[in-house]
Amino acid sequence: MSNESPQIISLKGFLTFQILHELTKAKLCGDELADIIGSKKGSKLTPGTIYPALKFLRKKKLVKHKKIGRKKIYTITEKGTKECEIVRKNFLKIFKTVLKTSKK
Amino acid sequence: MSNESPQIISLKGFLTFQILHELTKAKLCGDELADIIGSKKGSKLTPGTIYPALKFLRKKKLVKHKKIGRKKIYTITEKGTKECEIVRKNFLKIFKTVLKTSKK
DNA sequence: TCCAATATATAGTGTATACAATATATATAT
DNA sequence: ATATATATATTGTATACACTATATATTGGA
Repeated sequence: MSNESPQIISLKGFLTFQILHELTKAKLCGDELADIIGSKKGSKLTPGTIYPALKFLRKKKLVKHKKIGRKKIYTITEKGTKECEIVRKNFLKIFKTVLKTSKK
Repeated sequence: MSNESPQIISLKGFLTFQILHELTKAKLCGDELADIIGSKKGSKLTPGTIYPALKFLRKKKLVKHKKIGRKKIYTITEKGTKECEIVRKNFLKIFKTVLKTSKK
Protein backbone atom coordinates (compact mmCIF):
# COMPACT_ATOMS: atom_id res chain seq x y z
CA MET A 1 0.00 0.00 0.00
CA SER A 2 2.14 2.73 -1.27
CA ASN A 3 5.20 2.29 0.89
CA GLU A 4 6.56 4.76 -1.63
CA SER A 5 8.86 6.72 0.64
CA PRO A 6 9.81 9.13 -2.10
CA GLN A 7 13.32 9.65 -0.97
CA ILE A 8 15.18 8.67 2.16
CA ILE A 9 17.80 11.38 2.16
CA SER A 10 16.51 14.93 2.45
CA LEU A 11 17.90 17.92 0.62
CA LYS A 12 17.13 20.43 3.31
CA GLY A 13 19.62 23.21 3.55
CA PHE A 14 21.26 26.27 2.13
CA LEU A 15 18.05 28.27 2.00
CA THR A 16 19.65 31.60 2.82
CA PHE A 17 22.27 30.95 0.16
CA GLN A 18 19.54 30.20 -2.37
CA ILE A 19 17.71 33.40 -1.48
CA LEU A 20 20.85 35.49 -1.87
CA HIS A 21 21.56 33.76 -5.16
CA GLU A 22 18.09 34.55 -6.53
CA LEU A 23 18.45 38.15 -5.44
CA THR A 24 21.64 38.50 -7.46
CA LYS A 25 19.44 37.88 -10.50
CA ALA A 26 16.28 39.84 -9.70
CA LYS A 27 14.50 41.98 -7.14
CA LEU A 28 11.78 39.90 -5.55
CA CYS A 29 9.33 39.92 -2.68
CA GLY A 30 9.06 37.11 -0.13
CA ASP A 31 6.14 35.46 -1.80
CA GLU A 32 7.89 35.40 -5.17
CA LEU A 33 11.00 33.89 -3.58
CA ALA A 34 8.81 31.22 -2.02
CA ASP A 35 7.49 30.43 -5.51
CA ILE A 36 10.83 30.41 -7.32
CA ILE A 37 12.82 28.45 -4.77
CA GLY A 38 9.87 26.16 -4.11
CA SER A 39 9.44 25.32 -7.77
CA LYS A 40 12.95 23.88 -7.88
CA LYS A 41 12.22 21.45 -5.11
CA GLY A 42 8.67 20.63 -6.15
CA SER A 43 6.49 22.63 -3.78
CA LYS A 44 6.18 26.27 -2.80
CA LEU A 45 7.96 27.27 0.37
CA THR A 46 5.58 28.01 3.21
CA PRO A 47 5.54 31.40 4.96
CA GLY A 48 7.04 29.74 8.04
CA THR A 49 10.05 28.88 5.93
CA ILE A 50 10.68 31.93 3.80
CA TYR A 51 9.98 34.79 6.21
CA PRO A 52 12.25 33.76 9.07
CA ALA A 53 15.02 33.28 6.50
CA LEU A 54 14.47 36.79 5.14
CA LYS A 55 14.43 38.16 8.66
CA PHE A 56 17.82 36.59 9.30
CA LEU A 57 19.25 38.03 6.09
CA ARG A 58 17.89 41.47 6.94
CA LYS A 59 19.39 41.32 10.42
CA LYS A 60 22.78 40.45 8.89
CA LYS A 61 22.38 43.31 6.40
CA LEU A 62 22.81 40.97 3.44
CA VAL A 63 19.51 42.14 1.95
CA LYS A 64 17.37 45.23 2.21
CA HIS A 65 13.83 45.97 1.12
CA LYS A 66 11.51 48.68 -0.04
CA LYS A 67 7.80 48.60 0.65
CA ILE A 68 5.68 48.74 -2.48
CA GLY A 69 2.01 48.43 -1.60
CA ARG A 70 1.70 45.38 0.59
CA LYS A 71 4.86 43.84 -0.80
CA LYS A 72 8.39 44.16 0.45
CA ILE A 73 10.68 44.12 -2.55
CA TYR A 74 14.03 42.68 -1.56
CA THR A 75 17.39 43.70 -2.95
CA ILE A 76 20.78 42.23 -2.20
CA THR A 77 23.21 44.62 -0.48
CA GLU A 78 26.86 45.05 -1.35
CA LYS A 79 27.73 43.03 1.73
CA GLY A 80 25.28 40.36 0.56
CA THR A 81 26.86 40.23 -2.88
CA LYS A 82 30.30 39.65 -1.39
CA GLU A 83 28.94 37.04 0.98
CA CYS A 84 27.20 35.25 -1.85
CA GLU A 85 30.41 35.03 -3.86
CA ILE A 86 32.35 33.61 -0.93
CA VAL A 87 29.67 31.07 -0.15
CA ARG A 88 29.36 30.08 -3.80
CA LYS A 89 33.08 29.42 -3.94
CA ASN A 90 32.91 27.16 -0.88
CA PHE A 91 29.79 25.49 -2.16
CA LEU A 92 31.51 24.60 -5.42
CA LYS A 93 34.53 23.28 -3.59
CA ILE A 94 32.33 20.93 -1.62
CA PHE A 95 30.02 19.78 -4.41
CA LYS A 96 32.17 20.06 -7.51
CA THR A 97 32.53 16.31 -7.95
CA VAL A 98 28.84 15.73 -7.34
CA LEU A 99 28.09 18.02 -10.24
CA LYS A 100 30.64 16.62 -12.59
CA THR A 101 29.18 13.16 -12.20
CA SER A 102 26.89 13.72 -15.13
CA LYS A 103 24.56 10.79 -15.61
CA LYS A 104 24.23 9.87 -19.25
CA MET B 1 41.87 44.72 12.49
CA SER B 2 40.85 41.59 10.70
CA ASN B 3 37.09 41.96 10.84
CA GLU B 4 37.33 38.77 8.85
CA SER B 5 34.13 37.09 9.99
CA PRO B 6 34.78 34.02 7.90
CA GLN B 7 31.31 33.57 6.55
CA ILE B 8 27.86 34.46 7.80
CA ILE B 9 25.93 31.80 5.93
CA SER B 10 26.71 28.23 6.87
CA LEU B 11 26.95 25.35 4.45
CA LYS B 12 25.69 22.73 6.84
CA GLY B 13 23.85 19.92 5.19
CA PHE B 14 23.69 17.03 2.82
CA LEU B 15 26.21 14.96 4.74
CA THR B 16 24.55 11.62 4.08
CA PHE B 17 24.32 12.49 0.41
CA GLN B 18 28.02 13.35 0.36
CA ILE B 19 28.88 10.05 2.01
CA LEU B 20 26.83 8.09 -0.51
CA HIS B 21 28.42 10.04 -3.32
CA GLU B 22 31.95 9.26 -2.12
CA LEU B 23 31.05 5.59 -1.80
CA THR B 24 30.00 5.49 -5.45
CA LYS B 25 33.64 6.25 -6.23
CA ALA B 26 35.53 4.15 -3.68
CA LYS B 27 35.22 1.79 -0.75
CA LEU B 28 36.14 3.70 2.38
CA CYS B 29 36.11 3.40 6.14
CA GLY B 30 34.59 6.02 8.45
CA ASP B 31 37.85 7.74 9.20
CA GLU B 32 38.73 8.06 5.53
CA LEU B 33 35.31 9.54 4.81
CA ALA B 34 35.86 12.04 7.63
CA ASP B 35 39.11 13.04 5.93
CA ILE B 36 37.79 13.29 2.39
CA ILE B 37 34.56 15.11 3.14
CA GLY B 38 36.28 17.24 5.75
CA SER B 39 39.00 18.34 3.37
CA LYS B 40 36.41 19.88 1.08
CA LYS B 41 35.04 22.10 3.80
CA GLY B 42 38.37 22.86 5.41
CA SER B 43 38.50 20.66 8.51
CA LYS B 44 38.20 16.95 9.17
CA LEU B 45 34.81 15.75 10.31
CA THR B 46 34.77 14.72 13.95
CA PRO B 47 33.72 11.21 15.06
CA GLY B 48 30.56 12.67 16.51
CA THR B 49 29.60 13.80 13.04
CA ILE B 50 30.62 10.95 10.77
CA TYR B 51 29.65 7.88 12.79
CA PRO B 52 26.04 8.78 13.53
CA ALA B 53 25.62 9.53 9.81
CA LEU B 54 27.04 6.12 8.88
CA LYS B 55 24.79 4.50 11.45
CA PHE B 56 21.78 6.13 9.81
CA LEU B 57 22.85 4.96 6.34
CA ARG B 58 23.38 1.41 7.63
CA LYS B 59 19.96 1.39 9.25
CA LYS B 60 18.41 2.48 5.95
CA LYS B 61 20.42 -0.22 4.13
CA LEU B 62 21.97 2.31 1.80
CA VAL B 63 25.46 1.16 2.76
CA LYS B 64 26.97 -2.02 4.16
CA HIS B 65 30.38 -2.78 5.63
CA LYS B 66 32.94 -5.51 6.10
CA LYS B 67 35.27 -5.55 9.08
CA ILE B 68 38.92 -5.56 8.08
CA GLY B 69 41.06 -5.42 11.20
CA ARG B 70 39.97 -2.40 13.17
CA LYS B 71 38.39 -0.79 10.17
CA LYS B 72 34.91 -1.10 8.78
CA ILE B 73 35.12 -0.81 5.06
CA TYR B 74 31.92 0.69 3.69
CA THR B 75 30.30 -0.14 0.38
CA ILE B 76 27.23 1.38 -1.17
CA THR B 77 24.35 -1.05 -1.66
CA GLU B 78 22.18 -1.33 -4.74
CA LYS B 79 19.46 0.50 -2.87
CA GLY B 80 22.01 3.16 -1.97
CA THR B 81 23.07 3.56 -5.56
CA LYS B 82 19.50 4.13 -6.69
CA GLU B 83 18.89 6.55 -3.84
CA CYS B 84 22.05 8.46 -4.70
CA GLU B 85 20.98 8.88 -8.31
CA ILE B 86 17.55 10.19 -7.34
CA VAL B 87 19.00 12.62 -4.83
CA ARG B 88 21.66 13.79 -7.29
CA LYS B 89 18.99 14.53 -9.84
CA ASN B 90 17.02 16.62 -7.35
CA PHE B 91 20.17 18.30 -6.13
CA LEU B 92 21.05 19.39 -9.64
CA LYS B 93 17.54 20.67 -10.23
CA ILE B 94 17.83 22.89 -7.18
CA PHE B 95 21.39 24.13 -7.62
CA LYS B 96 21.85 24.08 -11.38
CA THR B 97 21.77 27.85 -11.74
CA VAL B 98 24.06 28.35 -8.77
CA LEU B 99 26.64 26.25 -10.52
CA LYS B 100 26.30 27.82 -13.91
CA THR B 101 27.09 31.21 -12.43
CA SER B 102 30.78 30.63 -12.97
CA LYS B 103 32.88 33.44 -11.57
CA LYS B 104 35.71 34.33 -13.84
C1' DT C 1 -17.20 50.79 4.31
C1' DC C 2 -16.17 46.43 4.87
C1' DC C 3 -14.82 41.93 3.12
C1' DA C 4 -11.75 38.77 0.73
C1' DA C 5 -7.40 38.04 -1.07
C1' DT C 6 -2.62 38.81 -0.73
C1' DA C 7 1.56 39.17 1.69
C1' DT C 8 3.98 39.07 5.72
C1' DA C 9 5.10 37.31 10.28
C1' DT C 10 5.52 34.39 14.60
C1' DA C 11 5.16 30.08 17.56
C1' DG C 12 6.09 25.56 18.23
C1' DT C 13 8.08 21.24 16.73
C1' DG C 14 11.18 17.93 14.59
C1' DT C 15 15.30 16.50 12.04
C1' DA C 16 19.98 16.63 10.33
C1' DT C 17 24.15 18.28 10.88
C1' DA C 18 28.32 19.44 13.75
C1' DC C 19 31.04 20.08 17.64
C1' DA C 20 33.71 18.58 22.10
C1' DA C 21 34.42 15.15 25.32
C1' DT C 22 34.69 10.58 26.52
C1' DA C 23 35.10 5.67 25.91
C1' DT C 24 36.39 1.30 23.79
C1' DA C 25 38.65 -1.89 20.69
C1' DT C 26 42.34 -3.21 17.63
C1' DA C 27 46.87 -3.05 15.38
C1' DT C 28 51.55 -1.98 15.24
C1' DA C 29 55.94 -0.85 17.02
C1' DT C 30 59.19 -1.45 20.49
C1' DA D 1 53.89 -7.85 26.49
C1' DT D 2 52.80 -3.58 26.55
C1' DA D 3 52.48 1.21 25.08
C1' DT D 4 50.98 4.12 21.43
C1' DA D 5 48.40 5.25 17.58
C1' DT D 6 44.36 4.30 14.94
C1' DA D 7 39.51 3.60 14.23
C1' DT D 8 35.05 3.27 15.88
C1' DA D 9 31.31 4.73 18.83
C1' DT D 10 28.32 7.36 22.18
C1' DT D 11 26.75 11.35 24.92
C1' DG D 12 25.51 15.94 25.37
C1' DT D 13 24.97 20.40 23.42
C1' DA D 14 24.01 23.67 19.84
C1' DT D 15 22.38 25.39 15.41
C1' DA D 16 20.08 25.75 10.84
C1' DC D 17 16.24 24.39 8.21
C1' DA D 18 11.66 23.46 7.22
C1' DC D 19 7.22 22.19 8.43
C1' DT D 20 2.25 23.15 10.40
C1' DA D 21 -0.61 26.21 12.51
C1' DT D 22 -1.86 30.57 13.67
C1' DA D 23 -1.81 35.56 13.50
C1' DT D 24 -1.37 40.24 11.53
C1' DA D 25 -1.39 43.82 8.07
C1' DT D 26 -2.61 45.84 3.80
C1' DT D 27 -4.84 46.35 -0.53
C1' DG D 28 -8.41 46.40 -3.78
C1' DG D 29 -12.96 45.60 -4.99
C1' DA D 30 -18.09 44.93 -4.01
